[in-house]
Amino acid sequence: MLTWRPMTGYEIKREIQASLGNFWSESFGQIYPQLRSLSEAGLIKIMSDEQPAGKVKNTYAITDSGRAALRGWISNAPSNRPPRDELLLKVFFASEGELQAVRDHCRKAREDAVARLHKYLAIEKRIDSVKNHQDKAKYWRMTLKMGIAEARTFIAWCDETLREFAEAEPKEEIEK
Amino acid sequence: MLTWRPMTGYEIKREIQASLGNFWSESFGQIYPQLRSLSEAGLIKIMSDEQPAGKVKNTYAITDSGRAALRGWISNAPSNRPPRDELLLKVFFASEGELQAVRDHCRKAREDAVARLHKYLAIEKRIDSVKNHQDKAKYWRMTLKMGIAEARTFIAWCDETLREFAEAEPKEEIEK
DNA sequence: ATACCGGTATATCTAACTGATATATCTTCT
DNA sequence: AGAAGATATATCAGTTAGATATACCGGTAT
Repeated sequence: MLTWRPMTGYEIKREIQASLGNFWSESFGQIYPQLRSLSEAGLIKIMSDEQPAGKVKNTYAITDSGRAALRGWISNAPSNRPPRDELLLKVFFASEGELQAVRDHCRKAREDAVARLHKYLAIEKRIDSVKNHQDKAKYWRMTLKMGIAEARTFIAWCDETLREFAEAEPKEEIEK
Repeated sequence: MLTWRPMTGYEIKREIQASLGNFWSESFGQIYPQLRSLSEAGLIKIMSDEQPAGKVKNTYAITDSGRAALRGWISNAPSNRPPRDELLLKVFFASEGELQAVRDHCRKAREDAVARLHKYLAIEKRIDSVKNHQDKAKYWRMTLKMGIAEARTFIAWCDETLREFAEAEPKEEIEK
């Protein structure tokens, strides 16, 4: 994040949420210790320029050495961590519990995905209208496209799954 | 897993990998301590039936109390953990590093997804041929469908992204 | 004037979790 | 008999999420 501009830990968290929230997140419990250790390793440095006396506010900037380390990190093969999808786990074991509850989980998850999709589409429209032909924007757009595709796929899966639940429980028909 | 049949910790890991590997995983570092604590809570119990003397092998079975706890857990809203996709993070910051390296990451990820997809399709065919009309099988199939849809969406995204990388680096054309 | 609230900012702890490592036994093949 | 690989349990170090604590600042409601 510090390749964009110098920031405080608090700002870093906010910026991550705003631009990478789609596929990444960091907690303060990660950020502040990391800023300290990156600082000690010389990959970033504290900008003490406008540090008002007694005010607790550290603005960090990336160093040349940090930029080099970032290049190296980008070239390293990404590791994908073990999958853990609690919704799918509950669907898988649905017949051991209340079918209605699992169906409700799916409905809720679908609503969340629809909200996510609308948010991403709004961002996409905004990016495209800016006609930003920087190479950076190109890759940002690609990650956004992944979010959009993921949300659409998930919504379609929810619809299919909800139909299966409806079949299993024809009581629903009567209520209609 | 113990709703299926009594198992050892080792078997539980193997079964999780085989049937939920698509969307879940557990490490031994989780399983063994959990078996102990579930056992202490009375949700599962050790079957000491065929325990050969001096042999270190604990087969666990679910109890009625455990089945009730499982029902409760299934009804609780699933929590989705914070996203963390290292590939997308490297694509996002691609212009800060070696474009070729990031492109290679995408190619590798695409290959993995294709392999995953083939595996899922083979399992799907096997499930469908069995014509298993148990309610259980219905929900198992749904989680598999999610895996298939996810893999296809991801492969399509990789293709699109790789085209973007090709545009950024027209050197590739010459090699053709 | 002041009390309150939300945003900014840093720090830390607990519990969960992964990946690795260690150890031992049993089975199968050569 | 020996080697290799599968079965089985245990534990540790390092990472991480989520919660909590503290404090300051600016605006606003009373």
